[in-house]
Parts: sequence; structure tokens; C-alpha cells
Amino acid sequence: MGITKSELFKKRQNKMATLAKAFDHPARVAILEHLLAHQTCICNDLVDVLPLSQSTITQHLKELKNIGIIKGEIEGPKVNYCIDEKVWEEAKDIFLNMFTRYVKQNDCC
Amino acid sequence: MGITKSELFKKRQNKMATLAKAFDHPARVAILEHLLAHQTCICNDLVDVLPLSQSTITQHLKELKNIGIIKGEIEGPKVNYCIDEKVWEEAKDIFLNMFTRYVKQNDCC
DNA sequence: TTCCCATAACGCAATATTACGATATAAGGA
DNA sequence: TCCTTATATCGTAATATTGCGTTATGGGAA
Repeated sequence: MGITKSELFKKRQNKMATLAKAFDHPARVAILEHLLAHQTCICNDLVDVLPLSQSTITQHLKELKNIGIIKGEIEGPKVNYCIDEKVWEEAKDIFLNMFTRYVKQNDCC
Repeated sequence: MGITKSELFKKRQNKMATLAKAFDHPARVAILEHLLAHQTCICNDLVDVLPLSQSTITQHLKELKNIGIIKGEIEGPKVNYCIDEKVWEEAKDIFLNMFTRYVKQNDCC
């Protein structure tokens, strides 16, 4: 159906799924990397950097904002985007926790 | 279009996007958590544990296998699934690298 | 005011995803 | 052999995502 039965899963699982969406498209990875690299927040240099149209990029930015991992500040005619520290750290924790839960096994597979 | 222009992005970005897909649906998070918790590989206890139908679960398992993060070993009439260590560690590295690239800023936003 | 710039919103088209029931398939046990 | 159990596959329906052109919108500059 394309519809995810979120209500049937645990909060934490849904949260991780949501946060993972920030990284599940190469354009969004590229946007986040750009934000990480340019300590100063950016506006639409992205249009010059990414091989996508302005409207598509705006949409990805919107999605990242919905997820909460970035925020945008209107500054005159432009918008400055940057990583939302709190959410970023939260994502870091959740992913770290997940990844470190793995313990090597004797060889079941 | 629903089609992602992967060819226009860098390999690393596409790789991360692919790996993120392993975590971008609560059912897949739940499956991975189950695999982490039960050191012994499992088959379809998942059908009892998850609120989804057998066919839907099989589909998620297939997707996780495509991504490469789990592998399945046929054992008689059952299939034992488990985390693929190599891919798991690779994902861990990529995400860790991404998350630790963030440096707190003076207050641009 | 009028014109441009950066962004956002709208609407469309194409494709992908999620979910499930129903039907295979394959191996082990009765 | 026939039945059961565990998985996989198929087909279908509903919804989501991706991408873009086009059109707003809002502010600054001329």
C-alpha cells in the first residue's frame, strides 16, 4: 500500500525509521554533507552543487526540516539552513546504540 | 518520478543511502533488533513477533538481504537469517563518520 | 514603483514502496 | 505417498516518493 503501519511499532523504532530517512536518499546525504562541510549555514549554493533542479532541492530540504534534522532561518530574501544540533545528537545516539549492539557470533550462518 | 538519479551522485552517498534504507522502516528496525537480541539466527519467529503478515515480512527480509546487511542460510525447510558482519561494520563506519563530522557552531541559525 | 533574486508551493507524471491474500515450492515427517 | 510447515513468489491495490516545470511570494535594489 505504500502506507506504513507505524502505529503497530514501538516509538523508538518509528523514530529511528524517521531519522534514517534523512540519509536514505543520496541527495539528502549530499545536502547534509554540504551543511557539515560549510560550517556557516548555506542557502541555495546547493542548486549549483547538486545535479537537481531548484524545486527538487527545496523539496528535499523541506523533508529534512520535517524530520527535524535541519532548521532554516529566514534572512532577508534567503534562507540559512543548518544542522539542528539536538536532533543530530539524538540520531547519533540512536544509531550508535543500534550499531554497537552487535556482538560477533560463533558462526550461525 | 519516484526514480532516484543515483548516477548523478557519488558512490559513497549512494552507498549510505542504500544502507540507510535498512533502517528507514520500523518493521526493518524491528527485524534487525530481533536479530541482534537473539544471538542465534532466527527464521520466522518474526511472524509471531511482528504485526505484519508473513508475505510482508518475507518482503522486508528480502529487502534487507538485497541491501546486504543480513544473510540467510537455508537449513532444511527453514531459513536462518543473521546480520552480515562485514556489511554491518561497514554501515557502522559510514554512519559514525557522518555523525562525528558535525562540529558545534557559534550560532549561525 | 518596478524589476530581479532566492525560495516556496502547486500540480503533474513516473516510479517505488508497503501490504496482503492467494498460490507456489521445497523439505521433513506421518 | 500425502500432509504439514516454512518460505517465497505473484498479482493487486493503495499510497509515497522523486523530479520537474511553472507559478507564486517576499524582500531588496534600481
